[in-house]
Amino acid sequence: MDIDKVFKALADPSRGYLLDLLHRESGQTLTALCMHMDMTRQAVTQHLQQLEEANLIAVVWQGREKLHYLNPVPLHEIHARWIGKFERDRLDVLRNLKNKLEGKDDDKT
Amino acid sequence: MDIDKVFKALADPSRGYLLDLLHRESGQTLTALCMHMDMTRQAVTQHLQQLEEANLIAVVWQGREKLHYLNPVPLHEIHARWIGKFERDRLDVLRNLKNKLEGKDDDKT
DNA sequence: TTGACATGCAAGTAAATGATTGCATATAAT
DNA sequence: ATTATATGCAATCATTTACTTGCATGTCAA
Repeated sequence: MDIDKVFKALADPSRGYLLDLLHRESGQTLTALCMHMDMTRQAVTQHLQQLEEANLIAVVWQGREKLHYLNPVPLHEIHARWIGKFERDRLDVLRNLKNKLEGKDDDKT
Repeated sequence: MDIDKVFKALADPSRGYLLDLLHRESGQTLTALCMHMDMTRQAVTQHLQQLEEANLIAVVWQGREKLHYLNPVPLHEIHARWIGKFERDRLDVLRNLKNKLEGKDDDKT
């Protein structure tokens, strides 16, 4: 999975809002989502395509309607690859910073 | 905290790499970081500024040297605001999708 | 089968972004 | 003091990005 694509997809407020909309109600059609967005349908389509490419949403066609579903898996990946990794060292980093600021050595206190 | 700023900061691979560098070794100077980056010092500076504005790194001046430290707190925020939120519904969403795909009602099986 | 509805495709535009170059400033070393 | 080092500031440029507009296609309903 391309984690950068996921971050890029999440970087735009409109796309974040689309995810929020889908979180509130799963399986919404394109036009349903458009009603909450202050832009043209095509703009929304393009945002949704990016979200889809980042694997953040899944699309199901039902006749002429396009239903959108949230996929929480990539966010789980972010947690695994970034947040967990950095948080594990959280206290260490902060202590390290504190010591440096105080001009001390790392003395594990 | 502006969560969009954090995502935007994380969206660029160069900035992600800078965070990785700081994760490996905390407190590196600007020029130390530059040595690993295939771009001018000024470009790196600008990336670091964005990371700083997103509160993902903290900067400490030591004489003429600028030391950079990782701040894991915003990533923690992401976890709290996004990942936890979506993951909580993970199984529900997937079941919902599965049922829709099979043309069933939600029957809680 | 005709009209309305749901969506796609593609070209064009304005603004944001990543990166560069050139010059300025402050700290350290000799 | 003078020189080298570490960094900042600002203008510029190319690319990407978010959006728009216009037209095309496919599906449902009367």
